Amino acid sequence: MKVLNKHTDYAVRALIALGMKPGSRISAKTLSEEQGIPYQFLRRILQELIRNGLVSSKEGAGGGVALARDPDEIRVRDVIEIFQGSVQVSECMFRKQLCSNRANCVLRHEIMRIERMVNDEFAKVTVGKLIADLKRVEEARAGVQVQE
Amino acid sequence: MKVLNKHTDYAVRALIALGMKPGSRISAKTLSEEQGIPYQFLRRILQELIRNGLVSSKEGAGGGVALARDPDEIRVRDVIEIFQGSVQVSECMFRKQLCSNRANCVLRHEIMRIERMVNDEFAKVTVGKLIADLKRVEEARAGVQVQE
DNA sequence: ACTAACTGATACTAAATTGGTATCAGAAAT
DNA sequence: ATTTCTGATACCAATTTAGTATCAGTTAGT
Ligand code: FES
Ligand code: FES
Repeated sequence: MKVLNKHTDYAVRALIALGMKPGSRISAKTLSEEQGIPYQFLRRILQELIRNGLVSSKEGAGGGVALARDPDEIRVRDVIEIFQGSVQVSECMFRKQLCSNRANCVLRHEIMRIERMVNDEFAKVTVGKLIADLKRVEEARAGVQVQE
Repeated sequence: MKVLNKHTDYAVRALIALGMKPGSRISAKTLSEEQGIPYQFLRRILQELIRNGLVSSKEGAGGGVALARDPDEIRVRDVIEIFQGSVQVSECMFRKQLCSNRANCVLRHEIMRIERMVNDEFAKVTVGKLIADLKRVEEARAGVQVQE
């Protein structure tokens, strides 16, 4: 059972890649080659990110895409929301047997609690944070290589 | 994006229903009617629960199913595991660009953290707990009705 | 012994979702 | 003009999900 699908996965990777080259526009083609993401698929993902204001674009030759916001203001949760809809643990089904009314459905209660937790966690993870982590790891690795 | 599918959902509801009538065997047919779960679908779900030792069964006339364990020892997480496999936030894809080696992949790191959290939360919720909550709510409601 | 009420096992299906491709139109740079 | 890009959208195959159907075997009651 995978929580994140390819859309979300690729979107996050693309956002990280964009965030690591701040200021510069990158074409979808270049991005797709660098990240090994199928071109047409990435195109559609980027267009969705653009529509939702996470990424800005410029048409025509020399055009491309760039982050439209501070990486710290882009939450993985936002990306999930765009491509998979908000995280729901289970749909409500208003079962007469188990819950006479929705307000006091036990299942729903438990489920909503976990739902909130998951959402909060994904909201804590921003593209900025991932980039920072990534850079830290890369520097550490570079350090090790020098010592070898 | 739903985290729990119908298999898990129905399974949990069935387990709750069984747990509320301790000792007695119930036929899949009765259960399906009481809970409004499609009969053949419920049958398959029950068989899976039986195979995994959460439910015991008796064949033939007068047969049926019953919980095979203490409701407090049946975790929603176990049910998820049976029908949806263990909760994974994202599959690992060992992308050369983002993670030179798997041990220090940032994405993976964050994702595993959330994965663990979700799994732990679902492990905390047992059928016994849900039944207790349900009974509490029902008693409260009965009390209100008396006062009316 | 017969029958009705059950479970075990498993094959099948329709519809939705997922992951990916292809195409065409239009914008900007050279 | 031509090349390089995005915008929009239609299409597609494979998988998953949710549900159905069937047949064989077991047990209880008569
Ligand atoms: S399942 Fe929706 S109110 Fe209980
Ligand atoms: S995605 Fe698997 S190691 Fe990074």
